[in-house]
Amino acid sequence: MKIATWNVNSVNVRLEQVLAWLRAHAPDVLCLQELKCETERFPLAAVQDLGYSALVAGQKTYNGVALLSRSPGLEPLAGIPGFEDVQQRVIAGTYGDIRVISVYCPNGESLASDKYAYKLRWFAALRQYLASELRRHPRLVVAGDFNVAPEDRDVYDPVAWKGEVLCSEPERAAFGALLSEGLKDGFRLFEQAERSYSWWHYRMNAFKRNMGLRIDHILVSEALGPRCSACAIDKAPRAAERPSDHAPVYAEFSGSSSPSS
DNA sequence: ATGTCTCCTAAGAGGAGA
Repeated sequence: MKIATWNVNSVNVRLEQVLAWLRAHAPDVLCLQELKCETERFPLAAVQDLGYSALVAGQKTYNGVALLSRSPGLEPLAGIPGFEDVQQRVIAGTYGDIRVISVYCPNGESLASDKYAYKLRWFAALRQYLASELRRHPRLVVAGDFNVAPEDRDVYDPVAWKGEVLCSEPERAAFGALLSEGLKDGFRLFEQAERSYSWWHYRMNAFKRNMGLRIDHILVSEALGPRCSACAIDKAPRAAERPSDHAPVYAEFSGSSSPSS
């Protein structure tokens, strides 16, 4: 089973790229973030034409998350239970014996911003949710744009970014608290090239100069860890015309019957 | 280095968010 995540920065602007990626990589589940469209405006027919189902939690202009899958997701649930939020940032579904949650964590803007305080509150709520989900679904994958670079090696210039939003200690602690509930950073289960990133700023030719951050992650529960056989970032779509600022990340899992078989 | 991209309102640029 292949599970992937991609912040597409508008699903309608990026539709052809998403469809091409589905054709080329045939993931069993693709978690999407930053749809930037209402649920009714999600390009459902186009993904259905490729044989995909979709669970969508859309929102006008901002945010919005989805799960595309070769077999329909079971037990769909949008949002974080008990955390009232008009921002559509979370959607979950079950695929075979794996529970998958697509997350678009708040950016935070800057340490002085109200959005930063919201980000930390949001992470605390997500931690509580994941703790309870892990009890109900020991085989859990949480994939998405976490807007946190967990370590200095995930940052092209850790000195310049020290203490800045996406890299600050409270954010890293909040990300670490998710892992402490029983999740692993899938990317770090494997040997990886140095200077591996998932997001590059649109400005300054950042992608060409590999001035990036690794902020998109696939978290794998401890029960599922032994079945994770690969995790990688696909930089190719970031080099396309009119790219998203994020690259897809994907992980492979063995030992489970594919839900479509 | 205020750089780049997307989407909104609202009718032409400008602001918000990332």
